[in-house]
Amino acid sequence: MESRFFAARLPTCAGAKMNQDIDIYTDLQHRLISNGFAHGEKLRAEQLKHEYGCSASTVREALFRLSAQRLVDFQEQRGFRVPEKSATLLAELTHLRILLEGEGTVLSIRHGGVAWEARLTAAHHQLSHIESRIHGSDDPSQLVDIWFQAEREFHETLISSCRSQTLKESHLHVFIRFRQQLMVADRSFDFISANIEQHYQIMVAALAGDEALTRQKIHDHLARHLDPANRTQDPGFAKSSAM
Amino acid sequence: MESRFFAARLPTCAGAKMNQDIDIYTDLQHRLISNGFAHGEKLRAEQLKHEYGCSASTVREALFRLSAQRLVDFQEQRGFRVPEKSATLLAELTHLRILLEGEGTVLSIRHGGVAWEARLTAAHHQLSHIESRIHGSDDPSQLVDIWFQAEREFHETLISSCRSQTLKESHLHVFIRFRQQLMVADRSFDFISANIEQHYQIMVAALAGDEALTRQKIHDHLARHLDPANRTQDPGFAKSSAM
DNA sequence: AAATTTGTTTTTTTTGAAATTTTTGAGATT
DNA sequence: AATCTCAAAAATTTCAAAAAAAACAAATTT
Repeated sequence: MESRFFAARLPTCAGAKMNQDIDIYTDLQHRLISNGFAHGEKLRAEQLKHEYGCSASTVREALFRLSAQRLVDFQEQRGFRVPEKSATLLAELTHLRILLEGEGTVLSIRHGGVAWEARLTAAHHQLSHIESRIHGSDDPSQLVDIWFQAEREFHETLISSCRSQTLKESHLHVFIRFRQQLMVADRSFDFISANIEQHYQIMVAALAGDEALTRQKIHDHLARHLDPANRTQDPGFAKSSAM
Repeated sequence: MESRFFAARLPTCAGAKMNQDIDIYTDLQHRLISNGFAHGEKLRAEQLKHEYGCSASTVREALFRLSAQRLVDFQEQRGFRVPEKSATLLAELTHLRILLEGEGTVLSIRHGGVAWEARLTAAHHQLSHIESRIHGSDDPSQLVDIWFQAEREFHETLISSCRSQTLKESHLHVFIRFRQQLMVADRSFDFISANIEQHYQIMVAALAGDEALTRQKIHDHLARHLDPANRTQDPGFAKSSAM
């Protein structure tokens, strides 16, 4: 009965008894931002309950929480779905990331002190290490998850000393949806070479305490996702006045 | 059985059969931002089910959705609560409002055109009308709900032409939590005189297309909530570079 | 053939009650 | 008096099945 808990997904925990509520929620969230489901896929509680060895209501509850974060679409009387991919949505999320991450980083520059600089250096070092490995690898597919984690850690560290829990939460929320939009696209790592340089420049600007330059570098780093003409429409996105 | 649906709260609908799911969620949300519950109050599904004439699970589901919006605090194994009042949280939400509303308004200035200007004028006219009535009234308590609605409409109109659904959603999310924090405090309307002037100045700056001034006026309008030394701590909030 | 109605199947929602967990508080121990 | 233990009470979570709604297919009508 409990032998099928996460058996396929989290082999190290297989068979272990754990708090289902947290784990279903966390596991679904992870799958939703790392290619565990296809965009647009229907999420049926009746089906998922078998994978998690619990009742449909418990899954339903987790899906509701995820839908309030917009990681799952919910429609009254017609259930749950993974959101579709959308160039427009990605551009909007990118715009918000630039705004929130820029603001948070500037505040961290002002309030973070040496401890923050040390953490930023450390996070960059880790990320840099992984990005180099990806750069030199023929098949980086094994490294995707590790890279996601390190990238997230770097960007979270940037804003970590902003002294606003709410800003951090909003940023995380946007970051995760951004990641969900990219979960298919970003796996080939053509961009990795430019990325290494961009992360470095963000760090340098931040450590130098240059607020305007830091915002600029964050913008440059994310700019390629801003333009829905990344294959689609309407390039008419206004630059934030912060630039 | 259905005679107690919202009987006390929404008299115009009393007795009418309606979609419970939407209505429970909507009604709870409304109560949560308009003094329908005390800060810190426990929200028991078993109790609320009587008020809404449905089962506890249905209430629970609505509470879960509200908790994901942070309008309700949820803790594993110990249920739901209305969030406490917190000067720090209010300051953080204010900071985010300034950031998002400033950005959205500037984008609206760029993209909105005459139609937006017309809507903004209209929204301001309505708000202005209500604020004048409040200003001249001895007991403005009847007007609280109407004012909330008109104020929200004005601020939503400001950003309505920003061309980012996501920015609007994020702003609404912050706006509602901000309102929840103020649901007790704002009912005496000492500030109404200053408010009338501030709303006017925001509109004038926006219609003039002066982006920097508009941001400044939005900041000034909200500034009184920024300082946790609004009776409490840490005045060290950095001004957004956008100012 | 297109559109509408009818009946069947599947999916989603709601429910009430069982199982689990936390809280409470009376009595025992330090 | 303060702390600890443990059983009773209260609250929360989980569940399987009933009810409601939507989706689908077949038959009928326009």
